[in-house]
Amino acid sequence: MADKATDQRIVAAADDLFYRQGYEHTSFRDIAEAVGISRGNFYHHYKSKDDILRAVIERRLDNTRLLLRQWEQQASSPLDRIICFVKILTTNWAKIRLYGCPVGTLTTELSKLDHPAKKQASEVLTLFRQWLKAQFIALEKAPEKADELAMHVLAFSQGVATLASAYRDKAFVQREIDGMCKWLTQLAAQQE
Amino acid sequence: MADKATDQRIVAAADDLFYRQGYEHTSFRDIAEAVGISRGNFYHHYKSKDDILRAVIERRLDNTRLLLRQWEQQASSPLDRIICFVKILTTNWAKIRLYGCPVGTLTTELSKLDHPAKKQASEVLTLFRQWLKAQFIALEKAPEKADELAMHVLAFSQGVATLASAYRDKAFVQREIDGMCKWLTQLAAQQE
DNA sequence: AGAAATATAGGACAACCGTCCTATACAGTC
DNA sequence: GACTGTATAGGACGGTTGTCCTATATTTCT
Repeated sequence: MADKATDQRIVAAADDLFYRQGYEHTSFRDIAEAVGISRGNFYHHYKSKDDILRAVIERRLDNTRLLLRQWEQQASSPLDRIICFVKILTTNWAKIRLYGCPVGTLTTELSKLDHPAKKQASEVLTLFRQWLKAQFIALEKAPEKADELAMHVLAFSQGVATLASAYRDKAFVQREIDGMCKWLTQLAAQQE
Repeated sequence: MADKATDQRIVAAADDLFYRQGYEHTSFRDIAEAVGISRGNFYHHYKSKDDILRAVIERRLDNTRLLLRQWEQQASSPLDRIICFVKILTTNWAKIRLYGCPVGTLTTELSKLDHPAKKQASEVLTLFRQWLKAQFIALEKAPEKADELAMHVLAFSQGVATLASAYRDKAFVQREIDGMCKWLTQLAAQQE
């Protein structure tokens, strides 16, 4: 049976490095050094670099599901839950300012590489999309627009994250979040 | 004296490949094959890969300045000019759906690589930012908010482009553009 | 304790990378 | 038409990549 603890340490290190350096720019040597094992030992845990990527994406999917569940517990109303998502830009500001959005940047990179796992990577995005859609359905009882609103908020998040890492301007991010929260609050109020 | 025509063919090919495949994923071999010259011949035109990147970014800066001047000629009012920018997502849809926004994706990639040219790359973004800011100043005579509005439109563009290439959904892009144009029109009207 | 299975280390491997060198082909000048 | 400087081709170079092989520890089970 595989050593689960080491497996997880490898995936966690790869996850972090793929985020900070990008998938292609991260070598086996980088991951091995981060974990503290030899390169040769790698193939007892994962049979290729693509295999590690697959595991990293699955890890992100799991972590995302966990995060969404946490938000559902923290915030009771759909509006507050959507705001939880919007505010993730300030919550993770320290990393976003340096490396952008982990979901968006990986999806974009794999898309350019035409990598087999690009579809799997976009599922993380879809996880947020469906969750947001569910919140909008709960919010306004107009399900035909819920997915459009979810995509709108998702696009907002991606755009702000991109500019945030380009200019590293926290005031801009705060301003955009405030504007979005205001808009969402008005939207929720007019639906009552 | 350097062969200017070949210089330009190399930069044009590199520009295209950097956009479609990413900077790091594009090798000298790729560019040489695209241009139809040998690898060894390369260093008579550019002395390193970074040097080509520098030339590519300068090319993009030039092309962007040209584009912005064209928009100023095509559209007479500041509102129409801003809308020209917003509609670039549909104008370049065929490429954006496959490779995302050339400005945003390069900036993000160079940022992750911590490449020396990352600052230069973000100047393309700044070119749009300053141009948009000038249009907003001309629009509403409230210069203290013009840069914020420019950043808002820029973030919109980046966000929609990211999701556009992830989901390749043209209806979503059209919907977002319509919404943004409507918002801009209202903004211009209330300032009269 | 002995045996079987797993974990680890270190290096070999071919392929590719960016870079550089050299020999040849070609241009324009006297 | 020989000469000079540029353009081009092809390959050598050291280094790195992902992958794989083999020998040695370590653990687990009987």
